Amino acid sequence: MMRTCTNGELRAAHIGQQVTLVGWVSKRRNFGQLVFIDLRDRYGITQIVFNESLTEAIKDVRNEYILQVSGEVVKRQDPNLKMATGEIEVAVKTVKILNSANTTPLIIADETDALEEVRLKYRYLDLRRPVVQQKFILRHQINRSIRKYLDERDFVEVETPILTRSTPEGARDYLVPSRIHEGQFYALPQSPQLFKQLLMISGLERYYQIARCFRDEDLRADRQMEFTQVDIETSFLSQDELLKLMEGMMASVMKEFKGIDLPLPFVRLTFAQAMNTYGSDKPDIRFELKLTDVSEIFKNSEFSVFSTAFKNQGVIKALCVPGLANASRKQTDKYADEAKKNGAKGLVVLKVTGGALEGSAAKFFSAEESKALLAALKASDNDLILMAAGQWEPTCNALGAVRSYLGSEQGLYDKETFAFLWVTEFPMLEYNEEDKRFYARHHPFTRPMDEDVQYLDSDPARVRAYAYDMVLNGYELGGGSLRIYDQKMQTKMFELLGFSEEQIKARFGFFIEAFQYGTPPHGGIAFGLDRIAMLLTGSESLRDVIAFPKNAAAKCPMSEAPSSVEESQLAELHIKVTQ
RNA sequence: GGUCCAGUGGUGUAGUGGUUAACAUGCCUCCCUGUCACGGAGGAGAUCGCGGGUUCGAGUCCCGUCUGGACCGCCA
Repeated sequence: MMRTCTNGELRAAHIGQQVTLVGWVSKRRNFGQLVFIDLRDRYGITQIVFNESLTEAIKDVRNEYILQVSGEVVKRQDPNLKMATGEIEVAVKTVKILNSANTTPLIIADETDALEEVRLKYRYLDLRRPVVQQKFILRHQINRSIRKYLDERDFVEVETPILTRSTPEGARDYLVPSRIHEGQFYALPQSPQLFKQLLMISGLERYYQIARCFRDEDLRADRQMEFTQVDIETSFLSQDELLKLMEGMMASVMKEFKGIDLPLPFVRLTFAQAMNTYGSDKPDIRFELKLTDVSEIFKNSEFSVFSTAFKNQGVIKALCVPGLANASRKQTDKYADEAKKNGAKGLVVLKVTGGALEGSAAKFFSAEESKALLAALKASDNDLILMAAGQWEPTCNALGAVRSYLGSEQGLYDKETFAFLWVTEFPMLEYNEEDKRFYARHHPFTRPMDEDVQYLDSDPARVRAYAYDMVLNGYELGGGSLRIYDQKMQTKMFELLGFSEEQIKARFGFFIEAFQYGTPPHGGIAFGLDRIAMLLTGSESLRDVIAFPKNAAAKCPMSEAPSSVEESQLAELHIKVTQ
């Protein structure tokens, strides 16, 4: 037996017991004839003490050496109440050095001074740090908790292929060349979308999978090329039943890991409400600060930015920030930047002083307009008013971005609050000016709302879908939809998206065919497990909850993947690298 | 593809045109029987990412390049 107990479990009650421990040397404190060592394993740290003759045996022992020690659990002369095992120590009788270690490039402790670059290059050492390990243990537990919830409700986990067929639309595919079929490629799944729908046709009724997905797009702090989804699909459930089932899942996760009883059902906002009120389709509702539509007030304004926007079927939106009139020029410039980055042409900044508006745009406002604006916003002295005008969606988004910037700048929310909600009734389609055609906002299998089917031909942009996102604190945790199960509707949808019959057949032939054999009404959702883990562990970046993540340049900092390969490997794959 | 920020001992930083590049931590040697961020004495360790330029003189200014990060585009 390598050990009789771990480094996290010994307490005063164990005093007098003979134990054997193994672990890494976390810290060594040397007093000549007396040496203390903090011995660390996954479970904690136990102080072990070496006296007199034994100190010689460990004179070469340094940090991160692995020791096996046997001895008696004894009461400490000076207990350390900061440690779980702080009441006791182990008086070592025999010691075996199981392995030595070089000096590590980073300090292996909760507080390390290394930057992320170094931490990721030596991730295996970073993962020795208890705080880092804790995140992965929690991630595993979340995983298990989700599995348990779904298992108890009759879901079946099915593994779908990693080597699949490339289907354009959506993100760029990762392609894998086929050795056997010259010039042909598999694609790594962006999601198991088609397979999970096929499993519904198979009659499985309730499927889930903790599925790895791949998208060949540029990375961000909250976006990896390779990520994990909790992928779910069900048959014979209404949208409301499905949402209840899924919010119940998150509620049980929150209860288990945060001890929080989430109010059920979640808040539900339609896409239009979310955009109009919060300027975002994934609003952070931990704080108020709502947008107000003031289009009517300024429709004939002398301020041409506003009146022109109105004339072009746009909107004029305002955000009133109480008490922020003293914001510096630098601050308000930052807000304007934020607005411009998110689709606004500019940001009108006004201050309320003595019941009147101050700011460069104010001189264009009539007395009635100013009065009506103050009334609409319920603005009072020392408030800051931010306004943007233009097409509805970019204008909402721009002010929404300013709103969320203000949220963190002004500390408008409590970091310990978890505000979940559903955003529903997303538009089915999105018009792309460049390509002069509609794209599916969610995906081409999303079912249009019954009451909007009538507009499919006359006004496709107006059609809403049974599509929904679960949102937490401004992050999209997951999204899904009820799917089309009628073959005619599916064909119509493809036509709307501008696919020719040949294209449909070539891309989705097997899928369309499957629809002809009795497709049940079905729908599902996919959650970003990495993102859930990130938010529940209070991490800043997805990289904190992915064991071996890629960096911003899509490289593995540790293994330095991707790499070039042997000519012979390429030849087998019928591939030639140019330049 | 674009914008912005950062590269200085192992690690994290300071250094804003002028001597031998500073500090903390880590590392090495010695001392120490109650530490737990132990303490004390001493020591080693940096071609300041790389290349070019400006200058009497560059870690510092300029240009290029590489690396890392944040964001935009992109991510149905």
